[in-house]
Amino acid sequence: MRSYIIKPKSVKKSEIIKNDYIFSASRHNNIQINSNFDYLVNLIKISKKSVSLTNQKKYFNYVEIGSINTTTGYIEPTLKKSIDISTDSVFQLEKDDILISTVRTYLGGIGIINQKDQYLVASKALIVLRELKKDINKYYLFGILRTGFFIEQTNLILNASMYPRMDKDSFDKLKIPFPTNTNHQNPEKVENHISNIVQNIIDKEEQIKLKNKQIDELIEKELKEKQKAGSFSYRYPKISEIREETRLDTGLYERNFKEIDFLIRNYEGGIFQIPLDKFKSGSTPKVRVFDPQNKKYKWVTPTLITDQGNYQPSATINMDSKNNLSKDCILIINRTSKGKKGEYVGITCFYEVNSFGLGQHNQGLYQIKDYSKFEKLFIICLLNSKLYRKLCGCISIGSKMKEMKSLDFAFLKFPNFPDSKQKEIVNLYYKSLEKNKNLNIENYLEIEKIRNRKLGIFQLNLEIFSLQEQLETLVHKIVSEEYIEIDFAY
DNA sequence: GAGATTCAGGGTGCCATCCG
DNA sequence: CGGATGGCACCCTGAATCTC
Repeated sequence: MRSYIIKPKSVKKSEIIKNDYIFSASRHNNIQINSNFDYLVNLIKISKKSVSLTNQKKYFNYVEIGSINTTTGYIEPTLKKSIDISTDSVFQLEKDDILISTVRTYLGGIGIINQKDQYLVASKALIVLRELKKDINKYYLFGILRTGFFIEQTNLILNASMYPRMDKDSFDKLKIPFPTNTNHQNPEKVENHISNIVQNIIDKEEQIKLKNKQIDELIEKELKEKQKAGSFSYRYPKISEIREETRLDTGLYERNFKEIDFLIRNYEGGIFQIPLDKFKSGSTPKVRVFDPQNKKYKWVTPTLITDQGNYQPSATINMDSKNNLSKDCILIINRTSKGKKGEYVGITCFYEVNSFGLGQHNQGLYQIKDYSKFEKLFIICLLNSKLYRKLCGCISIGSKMKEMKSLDFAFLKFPNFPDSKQKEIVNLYYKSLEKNKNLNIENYLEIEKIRNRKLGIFQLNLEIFSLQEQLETLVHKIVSEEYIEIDFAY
């Protein structure tokens, strides 16, 4: 990773005195930056408008550090009762507010509000940036804030205690670079370009959310509309049933589980299952080098797969034994304590060798490679759907660390949807399209948004990745004053 | 040798208290 | 009362070890 920190070889006594007698090394480091920059405080106002929650008995859309997706900056608030929010005072939020986490900012907790919700509020651990003080593009600013360059800077003003937090007095030291004539004969165009890329990323993220929702709805509708005769009725389990399941834990006997299970069993088109021998466990190779110079394989573990089932290709590995990802396959998370209820066990991703290259996955994942690409994609859509998240949550075993073993997965029943319905669902998840041609600054966003609507979730996710890389490169060129060719391809 | 189980310790986010 | 500060509790995961 690139670094912009300049570490001095020596520090003068006067400088330590000037710095409130702080010896912390990070306070005496500096950041490399170009000639044209401004301080963040000069660019945008911090909004401190608060809402008191005392005696407010209603629901709020609450944003805390964890609500920010650290890879994309997308914010998803949680609906909470006022009584379940731990503090009495929260920040009031509006659309297009930029939020920066004051705590462990190096994790990338920087996001932008993209929705108009009523009663949208934020925890006090976030800084709310709203009104611009200068005539700059807000999305350009947000783009800079999202990059490694800015995040590295925040490290210089973090209080390195047990709980690293941004010092509010030094908040005015953060620098924001702007393009100059060295970068481009028309620096404004670079700003616009970055703003466009940032908005494109946000739009793609929005589309992923939307398509996931559509898939959920399609699955539920198809199941509910095509039921065989008979209706669901719930009763407590009999001893014979418990003997048959050989399990005492209640998940399998819950109303919620039984209801979904019935819906699938009673589906007109019947069901299919994945035979036990199709599941293959992964491993951590004995001899390994992580993130080596000459990268050979992608490294895949449950943490590198998002909650929506998208692989984030970042870690690499070299090893002397044979790798286990050389063909397209389904990767299923079999063990995680996330969510506490096991609802994240069974999150599935598509590993496409063409997109990611050769790889190796660890024991936290099972792979299935024997089906056709289309069948694989359909299974992935089902497993990542809302209904199957609930099912897996009920089936998973364990008090703290929830898990489903291959046997549990082999017992899962999948509805046999007609081909046309399967196609409709798979099309939302996986649909590639030619990249847009003839893009220019004016039409970029408009044309991209049209294409984003048609693209599959898998492709949207991949493109978000390459756009982010592009953003990093652009900011790097601004900071190091290199010439920038405005190129719309990614 | 594959899969199941256990282990250690860093990472993370919330909460209580202090202070003006 | 609102904001600042310090600290705790437990979440979470990769991989070593165990078992069949």
